[in-house]
Amino acid sequence: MTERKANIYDVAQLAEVSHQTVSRVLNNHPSVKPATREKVESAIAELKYRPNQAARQLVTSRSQMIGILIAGTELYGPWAILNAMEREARLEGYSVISISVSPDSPDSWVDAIDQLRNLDIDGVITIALSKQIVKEVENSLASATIVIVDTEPSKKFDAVNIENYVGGKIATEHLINLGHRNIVHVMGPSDGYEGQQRREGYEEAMKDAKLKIDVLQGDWSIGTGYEIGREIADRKITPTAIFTSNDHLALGVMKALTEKKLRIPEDVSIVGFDNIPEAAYFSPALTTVHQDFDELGKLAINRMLIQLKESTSRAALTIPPTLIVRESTQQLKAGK
Amino acid sequence: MTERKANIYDVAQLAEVSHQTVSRVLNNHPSVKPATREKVESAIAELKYRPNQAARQLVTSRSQMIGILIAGTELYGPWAILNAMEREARLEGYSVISISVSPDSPDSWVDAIDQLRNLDIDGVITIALSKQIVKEVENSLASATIVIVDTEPSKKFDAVNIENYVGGKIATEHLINLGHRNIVHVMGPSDGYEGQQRREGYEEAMKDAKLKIDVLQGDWSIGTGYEIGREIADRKITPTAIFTSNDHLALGVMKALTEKKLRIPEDVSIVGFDNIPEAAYFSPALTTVHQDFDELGKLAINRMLIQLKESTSRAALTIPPTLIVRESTQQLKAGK
DNA sequence: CCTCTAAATGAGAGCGCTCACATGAGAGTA
DNA sequence: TACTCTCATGTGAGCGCTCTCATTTAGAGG
Repeated sequence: MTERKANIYDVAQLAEVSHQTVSRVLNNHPSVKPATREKVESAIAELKYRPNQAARQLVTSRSQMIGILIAGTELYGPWAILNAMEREARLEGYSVISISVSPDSPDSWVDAIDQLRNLDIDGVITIALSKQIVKEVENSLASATIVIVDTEPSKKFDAVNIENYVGGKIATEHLINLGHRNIVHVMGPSDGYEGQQRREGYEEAMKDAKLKIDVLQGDWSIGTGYEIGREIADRKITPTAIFTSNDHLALGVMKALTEKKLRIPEDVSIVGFDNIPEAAYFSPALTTVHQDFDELGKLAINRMLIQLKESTSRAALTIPPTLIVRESTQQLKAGK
Repeated sequence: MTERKANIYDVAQLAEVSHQTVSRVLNNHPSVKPATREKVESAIAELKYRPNQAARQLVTSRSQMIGILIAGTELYGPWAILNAMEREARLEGYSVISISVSPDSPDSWVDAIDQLRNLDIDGVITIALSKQIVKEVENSLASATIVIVDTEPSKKFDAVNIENYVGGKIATEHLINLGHRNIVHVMGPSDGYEGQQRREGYEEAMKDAKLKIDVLQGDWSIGTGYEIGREIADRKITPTAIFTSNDHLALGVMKALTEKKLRIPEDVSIVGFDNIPEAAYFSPALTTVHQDFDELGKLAINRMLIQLKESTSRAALTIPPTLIVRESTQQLKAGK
């Protein structure tokens, strides 16, 4: 018994109404009598009818799909955000297509964007993409609503961000309050908004305390953290504290320092950023700036849905980060 | 100038052929003269024509989409596999919809499966799902091709797996070869195939060496590893080596042992499983069993595509894991 | 009780594509 | 020359839905 799937006419017939009325029920059109609606709904249930997305999309050219472009497939943050988004979008009846792009391969962007265009995506959310890629998205997907996450806010799109600047500042201030004076900052990739903001927070805090700014250029990888850690350890005068732009860098730095017989936190205090699940279990447990990725993802999706329903004016939304103090930072001992 | 998007008739007109011929070119039908094909192709290029997915889907009821159901959104492994899959699928012109489900919330499965059904998904790949959920998928998405990854192979579907059993065995043998006799295994979730297989590998190796099996039940989380680590440290006779079913457990165990003043690897050697990016930078760097998630993802996608093209008989594919020796394991010292 | 308006419903077209089938042009055979 | 057969192309229908517009029904006002 290979029964044909029920369509809107089957439902209409069973409910003794026209196909159009069924369509109205499906789309929650107001002018349908409650009694009629009920009849239709029970027919739908009886036939196990489900609307055909493709047909609907064909006529409305809306796909009920949101595309998400992510940079940095190795990172915890984007993954966490993506998960939150996917969950939230599903609750609202949207599907999510996520595509990871390599920041350094323009081909991969073009491919990704191409795919989204083919799918008649309603909206695109970008996570931690460079301005350049966002630009490309804007040009190629003119008809889609765009929300950018973890990227420099723009006049054109909704932007959702963690207050990276604040995070950098509270992390640095925490170290200053512990008595540290010689504080190095290991920065994220120079072309990324997040890293820049965190650095600015660091610099502001250092300036306020009249301390010397000391920034080393990194990226988001553990390996780079390790390399930089070795350099730091080899200095004539080693800093007493380090603030790294993410937890991975911190892990790499810690490993390098430990190998060079520097103790954490006795000799050097360290603060990370992200609060990845592992951070609490590093040895020592890492003091870090917590980002609520879940909230960030939800916020971005909700913003997107609002824009899709009614095009309101753009907004820049932010979520405050919080400092989580663990074992890797301590009061500077006298004589250092 | 809000130009209407070009459709197949526009292309046909410009190329001076019928719409059907255009369709043939689009679908690589053999019986089209090269000259005609060229004409059509240049018309396509000139009009920047792109086929409308929805229309195509409406008539063929194939969506060119693969759904991926993932358990364990916090884990590195599934994320890495997903990324590999997404990339590979895109190369082949397929889109990927990934949905994470919580193993313990049946509602979330049903929701997820529902969504996939609405989208007329061509195929579903499950990653690390329990047999129960796979069953549900099978029932609800009867028309879709299914490939299961990291789940017990079934007679009905293609299965792609790391050789978890082998991994468990080589990890344990490594410890035995280092002279250890008192080796504990911290297992993954009891209802998961991967954890079971790894445990069996451990047990086999222990039996071969006539050693006493000592398994503790865990899950995949760092916190659980930590708890179990504390228990182990509190034993009257602490084991000299521990094999954990993933790197996260290892991290938790290491943290707990370190807090209890047990040194790694001097007092206790530890082997993990997965080789997450952080593992090499733990203190000490973690000896672990490497899984090639990338390869796994590619393999699953390729297998899926083969099935979609020509339904061949089912196959169970596996990828061998490799042991990566780092600092967390060492030769057992005399007198222990 | 009749008109007038608003609410509720129905009818038909068409979104862009592929499918099944019809047709036409050559090539080969008798 | 007439016939079949293959290859290349064209024609029309229809996938399942929403859109626009037409029609019916009900309720309000005089």
